[in-house]
Amino acid sequence: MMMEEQEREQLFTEDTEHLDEETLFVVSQTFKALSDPTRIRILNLLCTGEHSVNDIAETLNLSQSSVSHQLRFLKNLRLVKYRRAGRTLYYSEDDEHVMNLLKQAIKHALHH
Amino acid sequence: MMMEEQEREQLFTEDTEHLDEETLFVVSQTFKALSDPTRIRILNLLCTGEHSVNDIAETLNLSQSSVSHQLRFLKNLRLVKYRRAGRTLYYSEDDEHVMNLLKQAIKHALHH
DNA sequence: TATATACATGAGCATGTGTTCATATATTGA
DNA sequence: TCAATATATGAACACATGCTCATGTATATA
Repeated sequence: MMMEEQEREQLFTEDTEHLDEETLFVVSQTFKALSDPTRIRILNLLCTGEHSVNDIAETLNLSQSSVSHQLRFLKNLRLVKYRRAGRTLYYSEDDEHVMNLLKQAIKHALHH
Repeated sequence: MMMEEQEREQLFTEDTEHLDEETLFVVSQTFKALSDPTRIRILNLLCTGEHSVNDIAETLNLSQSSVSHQLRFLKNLRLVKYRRAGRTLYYSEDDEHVMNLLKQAIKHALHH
């Protein structure tokens, strides 16, 4: 019996016309992470290297709590990681691909 | 008098440490458009060419109203455009750059 | 002109999101 | 152990978001 058109597409190509539930979820979550100005500013700052929570808060003029909440969000999506040094947690990027998406969008927006 | 480090960065490089208000807004809006499963499915469908509103609704199993609302959203951001043929409006992509961001994310998500 | 078709629009509702405030936890040093 | 510092966490609130339902508008055709 012949395979249906759609089934063939899903199995053998990348230009999937139909997106499965999980892919849809992952993609939407990824973009959701990048859709908030505060998170964009945090990630953009982390482009320049690792920073502590207080450092991020002061540099971006945000509350410590707000930064901590957002970092937890980004950490759950594995977009950032941290290392501990005494009482201080130094956060840094942890997903090159997503950071590239952000950089592209910023570059494009800056060029008006 | 010498320029400050940050000032030099803003003027002469693209790796801006400080994002201005407008850039931040544009970038966040762009990603917000791509952060909803329904809009992702619509844009992904439009990758394959132009489609009427009813066609989109039937293909993706969505209500006509829901599709129309989302298309208005995407149209306001100039991510889609349409042409009229009688009573039918054929929608299609209108921002190659943003579509590329979407394709990249989908490709990456599919590769697990 | 009257009816049908294709799409747009606004109100209302349930749910999601980002912040602040208060407080908890963890680590360091006296 | 006690106080200080750095960060995490939960509740509560205001606001945003996406859907449905009802209805409006535009175009084509009888």
